[in-house]
Amino acid sequence: MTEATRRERLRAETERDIRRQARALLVEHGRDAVTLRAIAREVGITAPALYRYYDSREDLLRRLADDICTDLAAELDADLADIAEDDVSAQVYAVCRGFRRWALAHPQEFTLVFASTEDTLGSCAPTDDRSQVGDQFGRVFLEVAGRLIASHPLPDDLGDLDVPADLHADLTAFQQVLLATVTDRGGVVDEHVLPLGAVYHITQSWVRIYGHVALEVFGRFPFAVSNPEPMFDSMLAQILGEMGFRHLSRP
Amino acid sequence: MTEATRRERLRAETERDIRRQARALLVEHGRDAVTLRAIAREVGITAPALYRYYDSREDLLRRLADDICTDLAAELDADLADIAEDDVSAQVYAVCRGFRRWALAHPQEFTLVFASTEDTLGSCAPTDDRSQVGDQFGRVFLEVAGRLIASHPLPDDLGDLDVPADLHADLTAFQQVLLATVTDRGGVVDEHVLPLGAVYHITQSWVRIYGHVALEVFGRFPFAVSNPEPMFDSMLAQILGEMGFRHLSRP
DNA sequence: TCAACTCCGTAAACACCGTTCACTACTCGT
DNA sequence: ACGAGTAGTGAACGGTGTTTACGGAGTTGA
Repeated sequence: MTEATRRERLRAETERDIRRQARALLVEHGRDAVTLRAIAREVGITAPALYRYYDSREDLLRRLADDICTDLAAELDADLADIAEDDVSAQVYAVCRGFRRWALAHPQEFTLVFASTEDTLGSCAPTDDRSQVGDQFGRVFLEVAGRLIASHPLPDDLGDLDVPADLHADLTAFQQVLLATVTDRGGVVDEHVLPLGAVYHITQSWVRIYGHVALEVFGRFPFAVSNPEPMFDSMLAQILGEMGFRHLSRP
Repeated sequence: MTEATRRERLRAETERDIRRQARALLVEHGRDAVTLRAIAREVGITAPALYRYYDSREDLLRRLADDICTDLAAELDADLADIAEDDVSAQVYAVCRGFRRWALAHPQEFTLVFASTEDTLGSCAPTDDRSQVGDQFGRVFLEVAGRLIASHPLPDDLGDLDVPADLHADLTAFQQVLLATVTDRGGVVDEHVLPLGAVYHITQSWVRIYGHVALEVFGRFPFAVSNPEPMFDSMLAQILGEMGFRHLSRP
């Protein structure tokens, strides 16, 4: 049945165990508690044995971050599965709310993946190809953005947005990625339905969504927000409104 | 001349030394390198001696974060000193650009102060009074926001913003803080010049500014941004534009 | 089948960490 | 001048990441 040898199976199993225990330590006691010896203790081996699987503790944390991205993407995909294919605004709500919910429920993982400098923790994905999506999480957001574009005529004023000239090259590259995401899913679009102003607006939307979530996780709003959820939803409604979704389809 | 005793002077001097060396270690080698032994080595004492000044390493990091806030506030105040009292939009540019510049130049300090969960690092200020500004940095931003309000009639559509009802109480509290900031500086305003929609907009502006800066520091934009500065400036222009500053006074 | 080879895991060791404790000087108020 | 209080020390404890030499089990080919 299985092509793998006994040794390979055991190794894969141990590696899963290592990641799972490391995740548990991260979630429950924070990044500093993710200790090689603590992981080894939980798994039932000794600390130096971990070097058969990872180059260093930092390497382990990097791969852990990658795992987290993948799991988050799976969670968001599951949220999307319950939503009608054509209700794009509901999909945007689902993904953004899912991201916020996950971040608040797993602040340590959020910090590791979304609030670590690149030198203390390499990028989430090993790909050097900058035209590709960095990680699984980015893929989900990109897909929803792609559906958003393909399914809906953008308001005219988005195309007229004051896009800085210095950003044209970068935004064009991102525009191609977005268009590729759409066509990969069978959609057909040409460039004129996705003006640079719209690409810029999508980027700004990510700035706002990430900003809100991070501020909430880190408690850095300028005043005590006793109930941040309607604030987040209101922001989403405004973002969608600026993209032409005037009706309030907030599930 | 000095009222303090010899011992008090020496203690204060040592404490300054400790903070300075701790800051240097943080800036150059990151949070994990801020070890009690390394600090003590640089200062010229032994590690246990640090417990005469701080309860624990975490306590030291907390006070370090407070120092950082104060220094950042001083830096921003210095930036503001060069700007005409009545050119509020220039002041907004100065403070926001200063914040971004500082964050990019000191990513480790930014991470410690603005991207740490409250349980791994207590709040920047020990004040439990939630109606007060949390820290020195917040004070600077608040003052500029106050000048922005006092000096300029806000556009009417800001007052009509769709503010979630659940936020009314919190926003009203923040509104009072903002108004107090203005009156403390000699300005005279009454409530109707600062509708809740405007308070909400200021909060949203902080979300965007913080979001952009954090994404840049952590390299989490969805595509490689080869020149993020004009993107930031463009965002500031848009924020100011929404507040009624249509002319481009970008220094 | 049996030897050669690869690989996982171990124990010991090194240097470093935060923290506690007993102890020594020195400073200060009385 | 003397007792109290304080800054600092050195030793120690248990913990950390990492390297090294080594043993034993899995795999492979003749």
